[in-house]
This record gives sequence, C-alpha cells and structure tokens, in this order.
Amino acid sequence: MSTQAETVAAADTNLPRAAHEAAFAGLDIEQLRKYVQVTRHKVVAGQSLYHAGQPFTALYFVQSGCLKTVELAEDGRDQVTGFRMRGDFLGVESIGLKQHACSAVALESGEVWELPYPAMLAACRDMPELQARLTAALAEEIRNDHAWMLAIGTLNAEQRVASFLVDVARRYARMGYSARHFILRMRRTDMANFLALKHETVSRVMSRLDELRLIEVERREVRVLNDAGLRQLAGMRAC
Amino acid sequence: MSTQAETVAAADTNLPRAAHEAAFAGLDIEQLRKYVQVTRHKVVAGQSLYHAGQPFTALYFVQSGCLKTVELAEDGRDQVTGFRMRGDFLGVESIGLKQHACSAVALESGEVWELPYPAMLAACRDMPELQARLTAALAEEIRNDHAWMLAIGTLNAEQRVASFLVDVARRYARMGYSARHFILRMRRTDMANFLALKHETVSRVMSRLDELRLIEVERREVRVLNDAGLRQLAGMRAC
DNA sequence: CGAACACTTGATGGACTTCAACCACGGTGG
DNA sequence: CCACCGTGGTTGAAGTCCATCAAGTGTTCG
Repeated sequence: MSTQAETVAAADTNLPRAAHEAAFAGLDIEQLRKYVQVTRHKVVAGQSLYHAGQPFTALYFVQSGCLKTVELAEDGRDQVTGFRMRGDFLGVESIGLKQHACSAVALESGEVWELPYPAMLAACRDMPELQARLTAALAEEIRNDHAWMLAIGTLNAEQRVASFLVDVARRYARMGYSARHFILRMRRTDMANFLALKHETVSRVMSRLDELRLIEVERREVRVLNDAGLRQLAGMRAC
Repeated sequence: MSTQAETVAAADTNLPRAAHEAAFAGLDIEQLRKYVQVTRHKVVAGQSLYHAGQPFTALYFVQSGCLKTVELAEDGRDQVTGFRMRGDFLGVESIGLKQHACSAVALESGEVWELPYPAMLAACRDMPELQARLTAALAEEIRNDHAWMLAIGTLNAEQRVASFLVDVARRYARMGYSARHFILRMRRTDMANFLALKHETVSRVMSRLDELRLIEVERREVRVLNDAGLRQLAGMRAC
C-alpha cells in the first residue's frame, strides 16, 4: 500500500484510516454514544439522504463517500451549495426549522452517521466541546459560503475552476489523500452548477488548464502539474 | 405620527419602537446583563465596526442603522456578503477564530450592542434559549447565503435586482416599516457588488423596472407599485 | 461655490451561454 | 461477444447579456 500522502482517493481503493477512524470531529465518540443513538447508514450513488421539505430530525456526519447539498426553488431552479466528504456535517443549515431547507444527494456510495438532533442538543449541555464543535461547524460553513460568494462575484470562469480545483486538492490533502492526483466525485454539471457556470464552460476551461500545462485532465481524473501556477490563476497568493 | 405599518424607514424620522425596544432577539435583556457586560456603541456612516484580521472578541447586535459585511481577498477583490439591520447579529461568522474573517461597515449612523464573546459563551451555559437563539442565527445566516447562491447562480440581472428589492421590502415589513415605500440604505455600488453585477447594470435595471411600472425609483427612494409583478419577476410564487 | 461623489444613460465589445454534433465509456441483452 | 443505448464529456459556431468605457446630470458638503 502506498503512503497516505500519495494515496489517490477512490471508493474502491484502500483508504488511509489514521486517527479519523475512531474519532468523531475530534471528539470522543464513545462519550457521545452515552447520549445519542448513532445510526450508521449506507448510501449509494444517486440516492438522497434527505429532501427539502422533509421533517428535520437529525444531523449527519459523513464517514466516507461524497454528497452534494442542493438548494431548490419552487419553479425548478436548483443550486448546488456544497460538496461534503469525510469529517463534514450535513444538515446543520436546517437547525431551528421543522423541515429540511435543502436536499443532500450522494455522488458515490459511502457511509454516514445519523445523529438525532434532540439527543444532540441534550448531549451539548453536558459536553461543552461538542457544543463548541457544532457551533464551529456552523461558523465554518458560513465562512465557506462567503468565500464562495467572493469567488463567484469577482472571478471569471477560468479563475473559478482553478480555485475550485485548489480547494478540492486542499480537502483531499487534509483527509490524507494526494493533493496532486485525485478523482473528482461530481459530474461536470454539478461542478458547473456550483460555480454558477454551464457544464460546457467548465469542460472548456478544464481543457484550457490542460493546454496551459497547469493540470492534466482525463474526464474526472485530475493531476496537478503546476500547483503554484494554479493557485496564482485562482487569485490566491502561493501558500 | 403615521401608523407603524406605513412608516417609511429613515434615519431621521420617528421610528416604530414596538416590542423590539426592550427585547433582545426575543430574549430577556435584563437576564443577559447578569452575565454579559453589554456596551452600547454609536456608529456613523462610513465607519467600520471591525476589520478582517482584527482580534475577534465580541459579537454585535444591531439596534438601529444599517451595516454591510464585506469579505475581502489579499489582492483587493471584495464582496459584500450581506446587509445587517435592527435585530441582526454581527460577527457570528468569526466564531471559533482568533481574528475576524470579514469587515463590517456602517452605511448610516446607528447603534450596536457589543457582546463580549467569552461572557456570551458562559451565559449560554445557563440560558438554553440564548444558546438556541445564537445557533438559530448561525443556521439562518447559512440559509440566507444559500438563498443568495441560488439567486446569483440561476437568475439574470433583472431577476436579481427584483428579488433583492422583494427581500428588502420583506425585512422592512418585519421591522414594522412600510414594505411599499422605503429608502435604500446602500449605494448602487454596494447593491451591485452584493448581486455580483456592476453599478451601471443595477442602475439600468432599476430604470427598467420603473418603465415597467413595477416600481417607482428616485435615486435611493423606492415605491413598490406592483408587488405581485415584482415577485413574479423575482422568480417567486406570489406569496 | 466648487469639488467630490453618486447616479444615469449611451455605445461598443467580450465572455459566457446556447444549440448542436460528436466521442468515450459502461452496462444490458440478444 | 458485441451491437445497442444512455449518460457524461468534449468541442465548434452563433447569439446574448452584461461589462466596459465614456459622458453627462444631480446632490451633498466643506
């Protein structure tokens, strides 16, 4: 098995497990179990974890796989608001509501933990770290959204795609996978929707980034050839 | 003095005070004072309440006036992420960080309450409703951001501006002002930046909405002539 | 009163969308 | 086994919406 740092993330390869295996958002999962009935759910590609309008009863914690969250309007317009992977919470945006505000759809098969919300609330009273971790997850989601707004509002198509790829690489690196070589989990259409573009535009831009030798693209497989160049195009200081 | 429902919101007119005056986010302000040293701050137009990078020490609660939150990149790109008015919290997006993630700038003079964060945390332990209210504010901010993403990602310039005006009207109505006649608190540039457009485009669209007799515009003064029409254009079912 | 700022309106160009055709891949079943 | 089809992805040509550049008006404030 290759080293963790160079493992290419894929549903059917050996996964780096590391400290994450037993950890739950940096908290003691055993302690949590005393308060919360944690249910493990398998999800398969295309399946939705919850739909907008369904009763909100639980938060979810992604253990493996990748899901998209989708905001949708009555008239059919829809917007991908984010992609969630291992270590991410799902459903926090519906806290305080009776019903889910958006939908969550699996892009590949994986596993999520269901955390009944009332029990979580009770657990928070006795576990300040849990409360802090949940609040931090909410605040981080807001910061992510604001970063996205900045990108969409100020960057052109090429910069948006570059910036998206840099972000994906960073997230894979955090999970112990390679930041240089990865498989995108979403279709061009989902990327495009998320970036407020059309899938043809994303496709064209990806080809152009390939021509520029910043990356190497083969459908969903991406290899980063010039990390600094990609970051610079993304409008970020090389860091 | 006119009835509350028809009061035009303006800094120098009589304000409807109603239940809001003594209330703090629907909570007992006197109880909060036992835990938290609440400081009242006057802000004047153009002044910034905090800057990105400054130490995060407190949340703020807007008592009067209007502020914009601005996300900014190292290279000078900036994005208005929202407008805050009476009853809104400020600074929640920086929870969990040492430093503020964005800046808050006053668009007109007003008053905000400073709520030292460590004390707020302590107060939350003894006041579950405060905890719930804060978490709800965070979740609501996320839903607002997602709604914005949906708008920016799926609507054209005309629809975005219409949808913005409908939202402004709704917020004024909630505060007890008229939803039919109001004064915008921000410059065209701020609106445009928020809507991911240029100020010339916003200006043109406003004129066009005027031509269509959906609204009547005179610089920052807006009168809604055809509410249903405006909502329909905004891509919402008339509600 | 004049200067700076905010807003409006026009003319032109460009970036992205739209429409369309085509290719690659993966599964299914004859 | 491979023909067949559906889905996802790529690429080209034409069109549109918004940005850009530019000029002019109105308002505010020192």
